[in-house]
Amino acid sequence: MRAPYGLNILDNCITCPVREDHLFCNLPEVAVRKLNEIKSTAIYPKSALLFTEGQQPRGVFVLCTGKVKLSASSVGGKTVITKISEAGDVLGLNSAISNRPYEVTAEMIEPGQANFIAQDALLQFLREHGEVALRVAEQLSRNYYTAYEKIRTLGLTNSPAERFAKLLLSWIDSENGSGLQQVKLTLTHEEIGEMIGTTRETVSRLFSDFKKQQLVELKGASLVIRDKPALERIVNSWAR
Amino acid sequence: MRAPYGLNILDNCITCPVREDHLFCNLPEVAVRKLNEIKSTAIYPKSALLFTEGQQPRGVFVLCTGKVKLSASSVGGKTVITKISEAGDVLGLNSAISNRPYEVTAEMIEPGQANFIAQDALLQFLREHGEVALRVAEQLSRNYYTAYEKIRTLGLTNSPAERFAKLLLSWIDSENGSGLQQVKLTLTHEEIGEMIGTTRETVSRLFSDFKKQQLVELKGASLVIRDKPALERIVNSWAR
DNA sequence: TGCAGCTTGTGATTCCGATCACAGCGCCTG
DNA sequence: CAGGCGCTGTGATCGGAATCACAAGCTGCA
Repeated sequence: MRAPYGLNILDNCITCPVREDHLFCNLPEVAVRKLNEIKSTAIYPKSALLFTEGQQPRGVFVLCTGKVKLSASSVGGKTVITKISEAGDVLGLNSAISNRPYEVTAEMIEPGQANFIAQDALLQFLREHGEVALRVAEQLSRNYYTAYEKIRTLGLTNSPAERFAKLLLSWIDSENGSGLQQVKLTLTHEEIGEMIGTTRETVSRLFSDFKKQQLVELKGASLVIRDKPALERIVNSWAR
Repeated sequence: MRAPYGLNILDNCITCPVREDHLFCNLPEVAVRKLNEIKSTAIYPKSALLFTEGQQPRGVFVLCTGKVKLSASSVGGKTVITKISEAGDVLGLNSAISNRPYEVTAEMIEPGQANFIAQDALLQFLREHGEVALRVAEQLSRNYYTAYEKIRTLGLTNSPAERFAKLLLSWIDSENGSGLQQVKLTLTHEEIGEMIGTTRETVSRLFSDFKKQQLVELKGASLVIRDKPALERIVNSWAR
């Protein structure tokens, strides 16, 4: 199924890491060849902006390595981080498809490589390959789900503590299925605040509280979850 | 372009109101015929549930008339209304496409009619008609945008007053382009609270405040916007 | 080495909005 | 017409989080 005729996997898959379920993987060979024609690759340094909120869409970025922070801000200077994207994610797809301005700013927080596909080439490609359009629909629908998750987080919780616990839990189960309950801390307290809709100071205090209550522990640059059930209880907003 | 060969418009368009940009309008004739085969129509009374949060997806509903409230709730009994859908909207599309549980509950708040298309029939249809899949992608991408708008509302505002003002403004420009700045009030204060993430009492007080400040006025069952600029200033969170 | 600029910890204060409580009001139904 | 139920207005209270302020730690660069 993968790498027929001894081709390099990259030839059969536009994104670098191998993910079977990925948008542009395991397509018919004609499609892959066309994709490789219209894509272009570049490396981006830390804090480079792939695109910014409000810009007219130019195309999509398929992230190969590195991490990207997606955020939106208000005139008042307030900012929400809506997602931290990792390798394999397709950025700007919604805007490119519907030809509306990018709804977020995409900033590299870890340097990395990405494939760019210009909007017109992408749309042309999709018109020619209806079966890929269905894949795109599925991808968009996944995006939609994560957006909804964010809405739940912001709309259904009554305290920063609850949202913070929720974030920690989401970290450990996205990180490694290996059961090891720890994550590397890459975000600042400020950024964590922007993810859960609270201030830097509150995040700082929450860390202290949680450590004091033995819910978490700091080991070097890693955060170890000590009491997952307790965190889950906080999320379900018993314990308040 | 519409109603070729003297066909009724309904024959060329699966949804009842005529909206040129609509998902299932102006498709090739074969596609329309197929759609009309696989759809089924029903009338729903007030407070009927089309589907509920967490259910496995059964299919999509194309709303013809009436209004539908989309909401999500937490175990703690808290509820967010994510959208009030009107004629022309396609409900449950994301779940049907990605085969994940419905992320919201859809409840009729004004009785009306809807076309139902079962999930397997829909997916089969989309596989056969790639060009329609692209339309679906566009629709999903629009859904995504409205979800993002909700995220901004919940994440980037610092007060219920700001969110309330934002809601009022969104009402008058979605309602009528006729420049007439009034809307019929159909939601209870409780529901408005669930839309902007605050309590019933706060909504009630906000109404009083806004009336007192001459920003709005109540005329029978209609709310008249008296001072749109002032509302806009509140939204931009000067004036706080 | 040392300074400058982020980042983090923590106290003090303020204030907004949730919560509780209750009264009036419109509407429908028996 | 009475009674009940859902909606609305408004006061009183309380608590939690934003805000302000400052000290101390860390990192990288000159």
